[in-house]
This record gives sequence, structure tokens and C-alpha cells, in this order.
Amino acid sequence: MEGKSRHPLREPLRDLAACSLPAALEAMGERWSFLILRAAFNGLHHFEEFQMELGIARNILANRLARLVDHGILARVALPEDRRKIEYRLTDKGQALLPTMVALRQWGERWETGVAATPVLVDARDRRPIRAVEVHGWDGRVLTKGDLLWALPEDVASDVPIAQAAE
Amino acid sequence: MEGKSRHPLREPLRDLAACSLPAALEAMGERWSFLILRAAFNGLHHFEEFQMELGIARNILANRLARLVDHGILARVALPEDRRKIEYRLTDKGQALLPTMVALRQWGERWETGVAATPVLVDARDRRPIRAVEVHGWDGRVLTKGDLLWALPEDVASDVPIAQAAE
DNA sequence: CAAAATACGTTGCAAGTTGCTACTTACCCC
DNA sequence: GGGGTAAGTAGCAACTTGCAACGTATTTTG
Repeated sequence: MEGKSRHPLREPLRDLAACSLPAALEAMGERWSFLILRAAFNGLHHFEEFQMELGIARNILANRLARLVDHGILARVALPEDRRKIEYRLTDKGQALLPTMVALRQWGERWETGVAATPVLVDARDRRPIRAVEVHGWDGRVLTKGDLLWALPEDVASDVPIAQAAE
Repeated sequence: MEGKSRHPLREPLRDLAACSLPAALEAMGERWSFLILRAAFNGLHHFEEFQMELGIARNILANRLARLVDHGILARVALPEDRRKIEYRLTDKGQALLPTMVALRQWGERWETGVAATPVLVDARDRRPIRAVEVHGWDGRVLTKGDLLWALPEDVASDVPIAQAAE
């Protein structure tokens, strides 16, 4: 029985400083989680659909779906018109992973496979490809590693000039 | 690792196998990989630094560093001035993971921890917080799930801005 | 209605991964 | 040489993953 141990004795990924990356990985960092998420974004909703599409073992799929539901990324809805069926539906929290998923996929396209993936993600309005996901500064500039600083909260320039920035 | 290449034969309409997400996860999808990457972005370069910062077991760290080097995400550089030391340095390919890492971290802040993470990532120029990472259409609009379509390559509008999209 | 099929799991292993701790090897400094 | 540092390896226990068979409600079909 491995389906129920949501938080096994495995130590949680250590909070280096108070970074929220470990918290995010706690929810999404396991083996199939991102692929299930992508399938959900792609319109799949049912256990058998995920299983067929991904070729994942059924017990692992059951475990991952339960975890994603526990974390509020998917909602588990029993369908009234066919009481065998369960619908797994992206929550707002799950939909909020879109930029992460797209960024990871674009990185894979550019640096791993080297080709545009199929299917292509396009803007529904004009069917044009979407832009590359980037990090932007407050002023809209595209930032790369050299443009960034890891600052303590008290060293962050405030947008509101009333704050006691200088102490 | 257990190389998985099992994908059932399916209709191309629904085939997600050509997606580059699996390729990206092959490189970055293991436990600790993203945290090591974050530490590298944060200026750590040496085995003992990663080990102390993350509290990861030494054999796992050695394995992950070797994998990241194999995938070209980190470069392994022997330092001439102290021949005990090895420097692990982000490559361009590794630096290209910045948007992915920031998107994942921001999602964790917003939906898991609920607070701004420490340290905060700021624009080095003005020390202001960076923007939320988002998905943008060709025209610059912010896109969410409902604005997107998964299209076959032949259904993608050409990037020539002359509007022949009428259909 | 009984039988078959569908949907969503669970169970029992075998094989693979992770983690802890101690050990090793090479190197620097005095 | 002796002590300490840097980057790993080795052995072993605990945990996770994967496969395939089985279980249990439901719906559909003959």
C-alpha cells in the first residue's frame, strides 16, 4: 500500500532561507506531476484518459492525482450523469501553474529537443505562437541572471514612498 | 534512472509525445535538481557549499551535479589556484532556466507559502521587485488558459503581420 | 434481467532510488 | 610529516516506482 502516504518519512526539501521553491516542489516536484498537469491543460479530465495518454502505471497515477487534489491543484468531481466517472479539473491554483509549465516546455524546445513541440501553443484569438516566457523588471525590461539581485526584504525599494525604506 | 520510452501508439490529434516537456523533465525533473539550480543562481559554486546550504546527502549531490553537467546545465571547472576545488558554473543553457525557476518560485509564494520569499529577487538597477512571470501572446497580451489553443503546426498563423487570418 | 463492459481504483511483489554515515583520495598549509 | 579541507565513493536500510492482476461500483448490451 503506497497510495496513502502523502507525507512519508522522507524529509521535506529543506527550506534554504525562506524560499518558496521547496514548497512548490513539494506539490509539483514528483515524477509525473508536471505531465499530468500538462495533460489537464490539454483538456484531459479522466483517470483512463490520463492513463492511456501518459502510459503511467495505474497505482502511481492514482497516487499523483490524489496528491494534486490534496494540494488543491486539481479538483475531484463526481459526475452525476455517470456515477462511475470522476472528473479531474484544474483549479485556479492549478491554472496558475501555466507560466511555469510553458517556461519549462519552451526551455525543453530550445535546449533539449531543438524543435518546436507538437502541439504548438497559440493565442486563440489569432492563432499566432505565444511569446517566450521571460522575467521582467518593474519597468518592463527583460532581465537575465546578471540583472538580478537577491535582496533582503528591508533592502527592497518600495513602490510606495511612505515606507521607512532608510532606517 | 529508469529510461521510460513507452508511449502507446495513438492518433496524432491527441498525441502529446512530441511535447518537449518530458525532455525538460529528463534533465531537471529529479528531486533536488531545481534546488541545486536555485543555489547556483544564488551564487554557490562548490560541492561543499551546495551540501551545507541544502543539507542534501553527499552521494545524491554528487549524482545530481554529474547529471546537470551531463545535460550541459552546469559546467565543471577545475580551479588552477587550488586543485582540490571544482567550480560548478551555470552555462547559458542553465541560465536559460531562469524564467522557469522564477515562475515556479512565484507560484509557491502565491499559492503555497502565501508570503514573499526571502531573499527577494529584485532588479539590480533599481532594487525593485520583479514582475510576475506570465504568458504573453504575440501582441503582448497576457494569456491565461482560456486564451490558449493547442494547435497542429499547419494551423499556426504565419508570423508575417499581414492579416490573412480571416477565415 | 444476466452478462459483459467500463471507470476507477487497490494489492502484491520486484526493481530502482534516496538517504545516512563512514571511508577514501587528493591537495594545501605550516 | 601532520592536520585540515575539498570532492567525492561505498555499504546498506528505507522508501518509491512500475507491472500486472484483482476488486468494486456502475452502465450498457443481448
